[in-house]
Amino acid sequence: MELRHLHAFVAVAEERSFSRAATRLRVAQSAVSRTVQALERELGLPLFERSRHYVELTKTGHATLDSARAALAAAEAVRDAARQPCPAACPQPSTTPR
Amino acid sequence: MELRHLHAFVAVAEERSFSRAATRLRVAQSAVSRTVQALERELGLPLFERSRHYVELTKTGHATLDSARAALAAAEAVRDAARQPCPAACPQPSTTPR
DNA sequence: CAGTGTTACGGACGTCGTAAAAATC
DNA sequence: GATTTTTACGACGTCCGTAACACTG
Repeated sequence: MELRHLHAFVAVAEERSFSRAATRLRVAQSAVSRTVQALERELGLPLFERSRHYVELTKTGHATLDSARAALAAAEAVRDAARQPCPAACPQPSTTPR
Repeated sequence: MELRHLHAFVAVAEERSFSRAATRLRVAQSAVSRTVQALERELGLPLFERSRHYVELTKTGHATLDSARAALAAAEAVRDAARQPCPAACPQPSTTPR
């Protein structure tokens, strides 16, 4: 599983459309389709109910959506945590040149 | 940022060694080195203080480690969430027109 | 000199975008 | 008939492992 998969999944779920999700993600529709397929294949369960003109979350998809958002948020938190040094006192190893 | 980066980062932090982390992750040492480098480059901050024989977390590394673990756990949670349908009541999208 | 991390190189795998096809409304 | 998703294909990029290198203790 990769963050890219989750991004695609959430985008499709929110847009209820592969093409709109692709626009939002700035990639081709086919890329979104393949990425979601890969995630479904990895989970072994379908996440979307596809008809030609409608996309809908399956039961599994609903159950997964919140966790996916949480995981993406957690990844963002990593970025933020790196930017902000420890609030109080953190042992700073003096910059030793290699 | 990718989950692979975080896995490598956490492994090195816990093992305090690139080579041991590589063994745990079942990849070559060079792969771990490059992966951590990529993460540091993306964050724009060093995560480890490297001497030839010792690896130590920088201040930034310390601040980041917990978030990284949390993100990995969140990714695992996605997998679990997919397996378990909604605990109570979940709207089953049999035919919910948009 | 033994052990560790980094860099170079070559190959393999994956992903992308374009384009064509299938199917629904 | 228009729109949307999926699949095929070719090209590009990325990542890996091996191996050589640099350096520390």
